[in-house]
Amino acid sequence: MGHKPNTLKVKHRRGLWSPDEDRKLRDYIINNDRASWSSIPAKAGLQRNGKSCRLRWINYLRPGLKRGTFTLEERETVLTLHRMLGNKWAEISKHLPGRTDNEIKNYWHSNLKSRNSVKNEVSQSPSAARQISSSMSSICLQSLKTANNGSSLMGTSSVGTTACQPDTPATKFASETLTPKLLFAEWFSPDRRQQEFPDFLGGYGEHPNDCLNPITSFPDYLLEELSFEEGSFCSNFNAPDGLNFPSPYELQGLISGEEEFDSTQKIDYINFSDIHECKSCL
DNA sequence: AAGAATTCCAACCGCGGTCTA
DNA sequence: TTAGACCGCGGTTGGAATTCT
Repeated sequence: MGHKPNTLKVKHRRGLWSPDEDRKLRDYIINNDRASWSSIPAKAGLQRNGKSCRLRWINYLRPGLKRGTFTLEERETVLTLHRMLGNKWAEISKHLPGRTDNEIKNYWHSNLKSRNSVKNEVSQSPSAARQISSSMSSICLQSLKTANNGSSLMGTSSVGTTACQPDTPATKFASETLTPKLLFAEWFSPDRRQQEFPDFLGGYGEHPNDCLNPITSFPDYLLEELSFEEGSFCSNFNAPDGLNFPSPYELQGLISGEEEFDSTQKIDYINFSDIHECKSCL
């Protein structure tokens, strides 16, 4: 991070962004190597400060952002993760492809905050809590079970047979009400993405956290493969040659913290339609 | 129809952490 | 070691849009 003193005293524009400003910022970022945010406004011909540009890009202009109302699944994910993490909006947004921390925060304040207190009362009931927990965890369990049967979820890599047995790390993990979206997001974590797609940031990958959203900086062929229609995170997905994902066995190790992911190991690809089908069983 | 109240969300603000000279 | 520049995050605000009376 070069720290050149910012000697230019510019009267910065504030308020809503015009389409022309959006175009200038987008064009500049897409067509140029990543510079510091404070230098971008001048180079892009904008009378904004760098902070404002950064916010506009992250929350509005970035490719891969999902607009529109939150799906039921997203809503549940927000509720679950907020229960686990509190107001860690950036953390929560990592598990919601296409959603920004700001969007999630706004959604929480306008839709969930007041209603959640009611829901909390419901979840105080052990049976209600069990029901919610089991319905969400069954998704994970079913996915892992499918994988263990040697069918399509994880392909044909060497798979242990313990994932669905009681008290295994995977079972424990699933029983803690994590949804498949969490698993999904872990595979596509910013760190791994940074390692595996260093060239897909459009000159924007100086820091892994520059693009917190796991999907945002994906190459086009991945964005095309991953369907982000309302109501669905999962679609048939065949990774191109050279991409590796953890096998269920590795996954168990990752979940339990016993193993580190070895991205060099060749494994087969994920068919997310199984997760999708599983969700429809709920 | 019109003013008031409410909702929603884009944008701003301030703080803390990181990095570099 | 320290000061200053920068970045990212969470909290807050302001105004446009919508709903209510």
